[in-house]
Amino acid sequence: MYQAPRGTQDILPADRPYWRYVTEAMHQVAGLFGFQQIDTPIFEETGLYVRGVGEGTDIVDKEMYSFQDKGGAEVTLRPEWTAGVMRAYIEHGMHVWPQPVKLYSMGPIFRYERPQAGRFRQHHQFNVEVLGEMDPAVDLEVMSVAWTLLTRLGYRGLHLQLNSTGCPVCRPAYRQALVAYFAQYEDRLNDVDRRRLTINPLRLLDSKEEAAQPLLDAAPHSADYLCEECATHLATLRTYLDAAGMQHSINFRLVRGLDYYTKTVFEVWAEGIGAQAAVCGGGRYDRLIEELGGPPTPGIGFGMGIERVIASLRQQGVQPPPLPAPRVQVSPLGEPARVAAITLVRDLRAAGIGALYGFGGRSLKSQLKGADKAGVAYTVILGDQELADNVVIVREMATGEQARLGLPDVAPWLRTRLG
RNA sequence: GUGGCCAUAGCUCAAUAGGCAGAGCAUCUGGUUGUGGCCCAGAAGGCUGUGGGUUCAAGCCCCACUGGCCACCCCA
Repeated sequence: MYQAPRGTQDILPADRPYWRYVTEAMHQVAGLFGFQQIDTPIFEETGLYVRGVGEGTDIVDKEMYSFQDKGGAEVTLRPEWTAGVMRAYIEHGMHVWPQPVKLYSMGPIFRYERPQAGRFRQHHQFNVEVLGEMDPAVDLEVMSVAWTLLTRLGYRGLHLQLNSTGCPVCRPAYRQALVAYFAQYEDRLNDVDRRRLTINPLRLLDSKEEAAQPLLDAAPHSADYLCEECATHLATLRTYLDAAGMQHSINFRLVRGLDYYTKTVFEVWAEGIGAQAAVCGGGRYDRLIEELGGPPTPGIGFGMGIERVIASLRQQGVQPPPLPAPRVQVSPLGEPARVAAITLVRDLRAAGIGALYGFGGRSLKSQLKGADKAGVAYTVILGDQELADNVVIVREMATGEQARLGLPDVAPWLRTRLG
């Protein structure tokens, strides 16, 4: 038997209210802030991601769905949004648009990972980017989109985690300080952390190894190593966050796995998705566009995992509004009536009234049972007897009250009843 | 990539100690001609994830594979 590939899932009709609720809100909030939607291809030239995300990152080294197409081109299924959006910014000369350019996207992301709670091989992200502006108010703007959205969705107990990982000017010194600090305790680190020490020392701060915990509190904080520019940027941003009423905490252990981040990094944490607390993560990437061959252009953005948002909303007991469904069923009895009902259903739908047709020539009892399950407000009974008189019986399901109506009067009558 | 737990009907789960595979829900039909929900009856639904092995006999024991859940790694 075929099964959905590992780490993928079908989004069934029963899940759809949540998806609609969440994605609608994303469009609305993005619009509220003046963001415009952009969609980029679901696959790109592999080199774009290798260059954009960075060699040495887990995503590039072991998580990409890369393959050769029939023409021999090396392509990769989108493992994150940013690189593709940057490519589009450069390709379409968006640096001549009024700056900053504010873009958002929504769609599937592919990573070859071992699935677990809140982690899949195909998941969906809401992605937001602002290009072409260094102003810390832009950092605030981006975080504010996430904050406004999550709040509007009905979240309680959100945590905004903030840090600055510096820039090419100040990061090397910090990195060195970290290495020096942990090197003196090398014998107390286990294998995983010792490997991190050489490969990516910043990630040591995020270690969950027990042996490392006592060492972390006293480890050097990036904030103490920031250059003037980065320090000012962070301080100003915090002022703005306070002004916006966005509670946040500096988490000096917040480091992110993608190479391109400079200065601001942040995550929003929520509960209910197992060990994966981050529902949203992002930061500033002031070198990326240049790295990809465009003009020097600062940028900042975040990705938000839609599956994680939905999982935690469920866990918090947030109920999405029901999806619109047909309010009327037409139940014909007998073949001539079945023919007439075809026309009636067509007319109802043309009048904007969602209508179901009673299939299969079933008994009235069976059709009413079906209408009940479908949750319609009215059932229009059209038997051969009614047809002879050119009338129908309209049954209000909630009360069981029935009315006889002339066939041409059905649509207007239902229209006023259904609003 | 590493580790732990797990896999029986569409769903949630039973099946002493290896000994004929079950229930609830859902589906379909019926309970006097054409009237739903509640109730009652019946039907359908299974190569017990796949492939090997042990045994007179395997849903149950052993191995491999596939998949799920959870954690690490990493990320959203």
